Amino acid sequence: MSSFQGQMAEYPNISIDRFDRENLRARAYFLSHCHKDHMKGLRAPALKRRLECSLKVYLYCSPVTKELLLTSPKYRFWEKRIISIEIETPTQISLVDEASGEKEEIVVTLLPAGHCPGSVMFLFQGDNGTVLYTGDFRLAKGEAARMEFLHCGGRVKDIQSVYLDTTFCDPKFYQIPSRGECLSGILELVRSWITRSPYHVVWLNCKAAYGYEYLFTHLSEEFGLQVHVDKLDMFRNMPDILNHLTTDRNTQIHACRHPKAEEYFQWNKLPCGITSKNRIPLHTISIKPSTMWFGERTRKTNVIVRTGESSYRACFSFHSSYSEITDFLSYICPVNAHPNVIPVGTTVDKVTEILKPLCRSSQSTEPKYKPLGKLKRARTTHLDSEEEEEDDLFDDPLPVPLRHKVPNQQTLHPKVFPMTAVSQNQPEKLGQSTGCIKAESMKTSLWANFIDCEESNSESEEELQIPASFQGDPSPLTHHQQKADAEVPQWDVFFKRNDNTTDDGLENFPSSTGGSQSPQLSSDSDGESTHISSQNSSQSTHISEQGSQGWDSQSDTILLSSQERNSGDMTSLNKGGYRPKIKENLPASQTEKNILFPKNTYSEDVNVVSNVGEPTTVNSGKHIPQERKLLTLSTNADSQSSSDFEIPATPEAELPQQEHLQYLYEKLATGNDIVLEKRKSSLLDI
DNA sequence: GCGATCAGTT
DNA sequence: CACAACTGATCGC
Repeated sequence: MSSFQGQMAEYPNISIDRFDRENLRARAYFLSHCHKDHMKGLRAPALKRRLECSLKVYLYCSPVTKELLLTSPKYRFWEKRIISIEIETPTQISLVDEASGEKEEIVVTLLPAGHCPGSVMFLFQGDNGTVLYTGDFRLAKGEAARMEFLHCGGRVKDIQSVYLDTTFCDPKFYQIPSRGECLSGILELVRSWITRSPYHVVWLNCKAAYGYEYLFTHLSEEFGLQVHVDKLDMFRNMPDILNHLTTDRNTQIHACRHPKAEEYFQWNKLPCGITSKNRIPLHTISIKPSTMWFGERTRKTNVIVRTGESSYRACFSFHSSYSEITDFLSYICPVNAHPNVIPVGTTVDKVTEILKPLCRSSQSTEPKYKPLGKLKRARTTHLDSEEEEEDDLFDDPLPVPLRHKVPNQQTLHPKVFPMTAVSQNQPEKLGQSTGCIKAESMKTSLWANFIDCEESNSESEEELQIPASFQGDPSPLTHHQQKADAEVPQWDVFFKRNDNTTDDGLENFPSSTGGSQSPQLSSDSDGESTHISSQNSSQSTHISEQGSQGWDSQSDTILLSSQERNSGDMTSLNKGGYRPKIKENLPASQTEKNILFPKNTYSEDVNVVSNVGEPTTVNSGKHIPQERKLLTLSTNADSQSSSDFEIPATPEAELPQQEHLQYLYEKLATGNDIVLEKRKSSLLDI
């Protein structure tokens, strides 16, 4: 639960995810995602009054978050005051003090956070340095390395501070099975049940919160059955989700809710009230998504646990595990890291102690071996930085580690272009900090071969998790699939499978051995298939022997372990979640994009948004021509693989053109700052 | 009556 | 053992 108070030290004029108290004075608001604990004060009378008085104050968020927020009548009053910003589109915002007229320029870039639909991280760049507010996030290991806008010239940007989701920032949450492992486990449990008869149904006991949608869509896709939910109007403009949901109770997969749902379930009644179909009673199991976690040395990671005759828990996490957090932070390597979450039972100091060693001042000049994990990064001397001027306390002369995870020909990203188009209304300083590539970093970007070695024994657990049947048979399918997926603005582009296995290895579940109506699933990573019936005490022992942690064990029958299930390592490159497709479900291919909107009017580099009410900057969409609306449906063409062991090509990367190289070399030679940004259509609103 | 806060539940 | 919401009690405007 976020305890972030809304303001960042570097940019106190903006407020993020908090809208009460001090935040009532903010010049601009940002919402990372639509969960209640990040919306405190967002519909309070005090803020409502502020909006009425301060007409230049806007709320910025992803298009999906805007859509979800405005679906609720309670937040409808925001309608004219929300500006949605496309993912990975640097956008300039003027922060104007309405009393004094004082103005501050800031550039924000939204990065996909993988937490729930529409969830993003905010990367701010301005006179006080580059800061990253992560909101809540779930990113697999290595994903930071694949985020283009965290980089510049082939290395990680110089980040002053990170405001970090520390929900599971404790070694006891060392590992949480990947999204793909969890999904596969659930898929197979569901399959083993609903294939028995049309009267076998599952109830997904999900909380009332966004974040389960990718589960629903994958289940729906897999079985050709829509998932029954109470409400779906919030997805009315997101066909990739909507198509997998229904309010028709006549389906075998339910995610409906009711205050007395648990009680209903005891009586074989679904939350929506039905108990039978065609007068034939239904057989129901419940699956409760819950976070399960495992220690550093835990090998077995069971993603499904039977908790009763017809009840299961399935591993599911909205947040990154400890190892994912530390991987992320050590990769970013900011000067400061501030925890956004202080879980109960711990303190700010304790969390800060964990974060500190991963920050810059703790890094030494020399490459060093880490006790765990692999060395993916090169380190070299940091030569200068525009952005490290402000705080004496943090004016750390120590070197900045370099991050070379992308192959070197991609370090000069062909998609980045000089930010000339905005230079006229862009303060020099800002342009520098935003654009990012500077002479010194160019030097390092040309640095040829980066270190990418792996410690021999660490993370071998991951290998061990690969089922024997999969080993030595890496399916080449995945890359093709990804390619294909990337062409179309499909829903699963945002939460997609990305490893090289398929579900095929999971299809042979033993079916019922009789007696219990519940599915009998195989356990045991050694391959000795064990049929588990409920309340098997030896299995409970088995759990403690494994040193597993992370679930309560009213009755702990292990059902599926990730070793077996290693099928899809699903990545949450949700690119800000799902992109809503407004009004029509029109595909926007790359070609269409170019035809419809060949060149951005504002800038091909940074979108300029203003809160001073200039009509051109952004906004409510009513002036935006249909073509542009189409573009908001634009594909996430850069979905990518997320294997923990390979760093795939940067999305949309091409070999640099000679002219670009020439430009860079010239700048390098003259010592001028080189400011690069990705060419991108500016579509700020829907 | 509404909202904020807290404790308890799921 | 967590999360994110919900419920109900209490207090204050």
